[in-house]
Order: sequence, then structure tokens, then C-alpha cells
Amino acid sequence: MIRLSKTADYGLIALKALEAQPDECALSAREISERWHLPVDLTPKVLRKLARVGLVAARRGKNGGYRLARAAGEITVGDVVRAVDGDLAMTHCRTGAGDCELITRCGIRDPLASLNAEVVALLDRTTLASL
Amino acid sequence: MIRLSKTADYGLIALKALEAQPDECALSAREISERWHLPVDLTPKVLRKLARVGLVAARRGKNGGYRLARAAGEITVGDVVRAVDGDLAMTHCRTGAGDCELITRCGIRDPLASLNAEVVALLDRTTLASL
DNA sequence: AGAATCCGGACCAATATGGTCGCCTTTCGC
DNA sequence: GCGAAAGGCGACCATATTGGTCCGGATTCT
Repeated sequence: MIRLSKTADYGLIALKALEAQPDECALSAREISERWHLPVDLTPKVLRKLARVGLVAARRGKNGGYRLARAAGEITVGDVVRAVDGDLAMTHCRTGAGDCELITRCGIRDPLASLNAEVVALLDRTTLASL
Repeated sequence: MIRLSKTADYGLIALKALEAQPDECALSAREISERWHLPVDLTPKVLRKLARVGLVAARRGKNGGYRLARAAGEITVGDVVRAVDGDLAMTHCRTGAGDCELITRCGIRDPLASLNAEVVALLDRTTLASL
């Protein structure tokens, strides 16, 4: 199946929450998870991943939390999926280190790769703001 | 992650094999799986799913096997994924019977649905022949 | 000092997926 | 008619992926 993982969903929801937040006012992972009914322990985990790649800025300590590190129009669904789920590959043979014996000459590898590229391009031009 | 299942991969490979086959000459699941190194027991399973939705025609008995039931240009990747993996939904909330409490007002449900529609449209206009 | 918060990773649990097996039906060729 | 070669169907198990929990540590504010 071709489906976003729950973590990617959560990431998008969390980012959407941050987008709605007035400037300079960080939201804690706890607040986000409570407001949107996301799993309390999972939310910070997802947000950390988003922080690592610079989509959100984290502030530690009391009154800390997260805020968007870029404008919502500069954050794409592709960015989020990559941050949360790792690389964005539609076929199995393009994830591991080319150990796919059957695919190497299966004839569909390269065509699927370009299909994959189209899907990725689509996700990459869909911004958070447009959601 | 957003990825085709292995069964969908296998389905595409098998169809591609059938496409290369001269007319009226059925290929057995065994032959396909051996030629392309697909799991012997899984291949017929996948092909049956393709047969149920009329993408391939099966012939039983000795010298039986499968052949394409439509021209390769009339079979799309979307068809295959749907046949093999069930409905083509990119988000979790659009699979079950609307039991997704958090998504109902999460704000990203409908926008993601339209993104989903774009992906589906892409898969639906990519034909087997173009692979 | 202490509370709130993020960081990181180890870890377990649930689900989905991939794959196997056995039995039945159909068809062909002898 | 009989047996071999196919497909049809479903139950079943194994494994991989994912979802989710927990704990100790670091940081920042009051």
C-alpha cells in the first residue's frame, strides 16, 4: 500500500498546529498532543525529528517548546515525510544498497523510479501552507 | 513511508512478463516465478487477484496459465495496486469507517485527500505499456 | 533548587506484510 | 477414464515494520 505513516500524519498535524501559533510563542509537545489528541509520548519524538532537519526550532527548559523554523509556505509534505520516515522511495529496490537481485533486470525498476520521482515532486511542491 | 508493497511489485513484474508473451500463449505462474525469481507460492496468489478484477485471464488445467485480459496500454499501475493491495488511500483516516477521532477535525484531512487524489491520478494514468 | 521542557536511545507491543501449505476444481493428453 | 498439470481458495505462520512507552540526562526559566 502507498500510504503515509502515522508519524508523518502526526508530524503534519503538529506543524499545522505550530503554523496557527502566533509568532515567538512556542508550543510544547505536551500542549500539541493534548489539543490534537496525539499520543503524548510520540509527539515529542516526531517533533525532534522535525527539529533535527531544521523544520522547527526547539527551545528547551521551562516555557520551552517548538515553533516553525521556516514559513509554512517553505515547508513541504515531502520535507516532512523525509524527516520522519527517512528517504522517500516508492519501490523496495531503491532503499537498500542495490541488493535486489530480481529487480536489477526486472525491467520495471527504472520506469518505476521515474514514477517515483513524479510522486516525490508532487509531495515536494505541496506546502504546509497549502494544506 | 510511501511505498509500493512487494506484492504490487510482483504484480507489475508478472504483468510485464505477460505483456512480452506472444498472443494466445498462456504463461503459468510457475514459469513466471522461475523466470523472474519471484516467490513460487506467492506468484499465483498475486495473479489470482489480478484475475479477479479482470486484468488477466486465467486458464485452468494442463497447459493453462495467464495472459493479459486487456492491452498493456489499458492497464494502469493504479489498477494493479488496487487489485493487489485493496483500496488506494494515502492516509489512515480514509481507510477504516471514519473511526478516526483525531483526524475528523485535524484540518489536514481534506487537503490530504486531494493530494491523495493527485497521486492516484498519477498512478492511474501510468500504463503498463509505458513502464 | 526545582519544575518544566527538550534530547536521545533502548525497549516492547501491535499490526501489517510476506510467505507457506493443503485441499479442491478444471483441463488436457494418453 | 485416469493422472498430471495447472489455477482457485482459504487458513495459517513468520517476520518486518511501525507505533508507542519509558527512562535517564541536559537545559532553561523562576
